[in-house]
Amino acid sequence: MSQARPPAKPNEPRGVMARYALILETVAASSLGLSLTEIMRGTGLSSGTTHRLLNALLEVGYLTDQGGRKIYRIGPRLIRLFHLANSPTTVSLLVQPVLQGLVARFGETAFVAKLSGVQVESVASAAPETYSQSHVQPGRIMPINAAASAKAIFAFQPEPVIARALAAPLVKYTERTVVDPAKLRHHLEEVRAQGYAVCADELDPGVLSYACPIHLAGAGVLYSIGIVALSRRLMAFEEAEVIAALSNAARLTSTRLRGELKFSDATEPAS
Amino acid sequence: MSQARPPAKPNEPRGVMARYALILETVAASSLGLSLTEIMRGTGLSSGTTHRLLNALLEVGYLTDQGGRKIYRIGPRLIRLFHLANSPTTVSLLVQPVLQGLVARFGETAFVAKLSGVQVESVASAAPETYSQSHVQPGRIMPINAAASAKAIFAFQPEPVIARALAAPLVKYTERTVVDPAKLRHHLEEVRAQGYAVCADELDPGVLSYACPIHLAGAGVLYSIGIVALSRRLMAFEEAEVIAALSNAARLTSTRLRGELKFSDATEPAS
DNA sequence: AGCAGCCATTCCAATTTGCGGAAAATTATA
DNA sequence: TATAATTTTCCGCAAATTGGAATGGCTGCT
Repeated sequence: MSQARPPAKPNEPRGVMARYALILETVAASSLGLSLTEIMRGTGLSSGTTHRLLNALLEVGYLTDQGGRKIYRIGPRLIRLFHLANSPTTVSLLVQPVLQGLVARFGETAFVAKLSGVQVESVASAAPETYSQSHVQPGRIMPINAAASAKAIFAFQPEPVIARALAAPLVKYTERTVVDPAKLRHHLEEVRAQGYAVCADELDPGVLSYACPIHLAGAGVLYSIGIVALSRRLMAFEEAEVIAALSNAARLTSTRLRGELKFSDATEPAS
Repeated sequence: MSQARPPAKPNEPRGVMARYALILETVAASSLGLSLTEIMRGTGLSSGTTHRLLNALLEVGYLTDQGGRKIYRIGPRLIRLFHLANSPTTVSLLVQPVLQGLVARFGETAFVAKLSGVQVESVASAAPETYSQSHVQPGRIMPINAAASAKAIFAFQPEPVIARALAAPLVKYTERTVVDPAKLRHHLEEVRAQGYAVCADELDPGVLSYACPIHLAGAGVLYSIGIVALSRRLMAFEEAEVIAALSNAARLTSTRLRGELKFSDATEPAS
């Protein structure tokens, strides 16, 4: 009386992944989330199978349980994937206004950097018109050990990511560049504690930069927003003032980016 | 000499889905695509397993083969998923300028609609200042049988999607509303052939609307862009002129949205 | 309260699929 | 052409998958 596998229709897309994909699409299509039964009907899978697959997706983080209700939505891990696969273009369009606000206020170059694999690269920047070219062209790789923008991001990455980033040898750009992995790790912890990063003369002598992480609800930190300038110019402002502005800009940007995906705020299933 | 499953480490993320997720993230993190070996190293999976999983992802469409080369990238199906899960907010921000261009030119309400499950809903709109409120507030559901925007989208959907959309009975909003499923299907084919949709007096009497589909490379049609207005006002313009403008706006929007994801243009492995 | 109906979860055993090392085939490199 | 690197196939066995049925839980109706 038990049930073996179905006759395996020759034409249908077979494989487990096909079923997962089916479920994901069904869930993504609904704005308000779906119950198990709805998913089961929408996909044509049996209740047992649906239940198991759903739980697998939940465990992996591709779906969210929405607190304990039996309503499933797209989960944080998928959102992270989306952002990872996201090209600079969108972000660039979305953050331009924010960057320009910073430029208007401080008269220096402002930019957004993004985690891309084990590197951080600049994805959008705005410079005051008085400068012919900014220090930070989009696409530039920001080293983990010498750029505030990179530090602000890596400080909030899970251990394995940091480990892989530190696998490559650290370049000593200036006298003040930190090249000792242990020291750098310690420094990153400070950054995480403070909530922002500072780099003075670590990448280029005489250049000062600040950066704040952009926290994406559900997806952790994948971006940072920062300001670079010659030290003597930027020092005209209080550090606290700059940080406050950046922090505010980060929050604003987060909102704009967050809008990209509909999902519920839930990093962990509240224990 | 054969190989059974590994001892099943208790703590590690288990399940097949976890491996798929691992691979997807690894691939997404790279901008230029990864080879099997690179993925195998990045994930720590065996070559055989990697090969099999990779092919499964390829078959499902979550990864792309990039035309025969052994370089894997994020595939069209995932991109479609991203767009499906995408909330109106981003799109809204991205398309505002385009919509405002249309409004400036025609002096009427312009809007973007999006496929959401089996419905089409307006996600962004711009109206001339002279109107206190537009006809098409974001969030409004556009019926498949009476809105140009919906027709422009459904005309390019695969059969099953259309079938599900037609499962619900069609409402007769006005005398001219089409409620016969067969007729509607035929009409949709015309729309597909023409490349745009028109609705005159089908939703509200005296109201005329045009819409063009927005083709997303690799993800088909998920959005449309359109114009609505009182017939007598909109008729001041040649149909061809309006369509040309909309078609252009659609192409522009496509570029802006396409920028959202880095991937290679490949709907089908060219036969 | 009693009951019906819907929904989520657990159970089951037959069966498929997944596993990874090694070897073969293919492709790139010297 | 020789050689190295990479991709693909092979294999037997263990584990995961499957769908119906059975169980448990909850809600709403009488």
